[in-house]
Amino acid sequence: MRQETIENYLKTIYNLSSNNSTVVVNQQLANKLNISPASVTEGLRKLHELKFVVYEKSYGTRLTSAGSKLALSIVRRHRIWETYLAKELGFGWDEVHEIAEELEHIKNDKLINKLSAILGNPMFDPHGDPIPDAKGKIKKSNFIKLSEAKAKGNYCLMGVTDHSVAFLKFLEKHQLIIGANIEIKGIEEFDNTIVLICTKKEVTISSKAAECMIVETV
Amino acid sequence: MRQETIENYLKTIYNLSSNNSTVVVNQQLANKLNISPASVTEGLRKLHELKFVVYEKSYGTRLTSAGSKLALSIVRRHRIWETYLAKELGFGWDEVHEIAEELEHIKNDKLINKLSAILGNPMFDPHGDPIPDAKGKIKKSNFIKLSEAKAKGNYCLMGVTDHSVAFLKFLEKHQLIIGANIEIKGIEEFDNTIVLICTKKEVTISSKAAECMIVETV
DNA sequence: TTATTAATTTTGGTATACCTAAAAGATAAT
DNA sequence: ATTATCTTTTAGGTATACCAAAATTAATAA
Repeated sequence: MRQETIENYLKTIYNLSSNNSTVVVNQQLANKLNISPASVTEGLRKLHELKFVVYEKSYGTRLTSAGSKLALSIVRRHRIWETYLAKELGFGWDEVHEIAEELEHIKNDKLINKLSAILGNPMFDPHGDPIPDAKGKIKKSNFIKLSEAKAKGNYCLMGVTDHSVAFLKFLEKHQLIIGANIEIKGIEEFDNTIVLICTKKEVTISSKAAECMIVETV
Repeated sequence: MRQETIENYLKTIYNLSSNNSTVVVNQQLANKLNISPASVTEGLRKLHELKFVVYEKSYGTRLTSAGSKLALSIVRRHRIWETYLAKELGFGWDEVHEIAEELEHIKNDKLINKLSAILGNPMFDPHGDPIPDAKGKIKKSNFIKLSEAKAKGNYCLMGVTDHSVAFLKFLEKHQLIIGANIEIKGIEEFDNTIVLICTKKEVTISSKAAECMIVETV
């Protein structure tokens, strides 16, 4: 199996199983990898033989420790490159993902560690996603997008993923600064609009805006 | 045909035809690409169909203008990355080639142009090879191989055409870095060995080594 | 010029990574 | 529990990028 193919499968399995439950089903993989379910079956059988996954027919798949290790190193490369492209090379956050999809397959640890060092060995990328260290260790965070918040309650604004003037002005207007305390009052089921209280005033946040706000549960 | 395959063929054809004559023969390609002559025949037939090369059976191959354009852009990417790795990321010039072999296939012009700008749009890479600009233009020079030098006198080392670790280490040992001043003391008629002075020390250069050193008369 | 050698091409074949359509298996709804 | 539905697997097939061995073509030497 080609290295790039292996890496794309493992990375995708990792991403799907960390967000959701532990086991990944074929259809999810087929969607994310943009290939047919039949091809997924075939690919998983091979990855099972290579001992990167435990694939149980008609049930689901999870990573072995070898698979997990490789997946983590791809995730590290991807997030380090995204951060480097954005912070050091001046790319916008909307541009970095696509380029990092290619760069993540360059296999040279010294290179990634060098980039990481230049960035100050960050543990999170500005999406709030954790960057595994050189040994694959991840700092657990409870950062989420505001749009992913399911419960009412208190949160703290930790970052934004959109740096447009329009968006920043909107935040400023409502005193939504980094570190601000946010209390979710309600989430509109119909369009996921969020009503919250910030510095005693009520603010309505569209789902689009909520997508761009990183918060921490407090 | 996969993009990476196309790029590797065209880059190799470009490198072989610029060093030597205009037409490239299959065996040279088979060697450089580490594939069998039979595969080269097949590959060239496809590249001909794609109009990247003019391939004349049992005679030889040359790039079309489309092929040349693509080749030049790969060469640009390769040399920009080499320069960036060496100058900005602190890699040794014996390390950069291998990494650039992978990085050269990342297709994002904005990225390459950004790196180039950071480097001050250099016209030569750390090996002394010219870097095509964004439009594919190369700075022409009056560089010659050291082995072609006929007279005693002063020269400046501008590049090398062999990127093996062994050769680069040899150069380093004698402080033969790009830009170094070289004074030819004598050329042995029998075997074309060259004796020269570099940073006040006498160094003997075999004709094989001299073949790989690009110098400029000063 | 003819024989010898070397390079190239053809032929027939492999492995990878996909596919579609049909069959089998699991899940949910009544 | 049984159908209807949705998911997964199997079966059979394609295109790419390689290969070795045989056949052909070109170059060289006698």
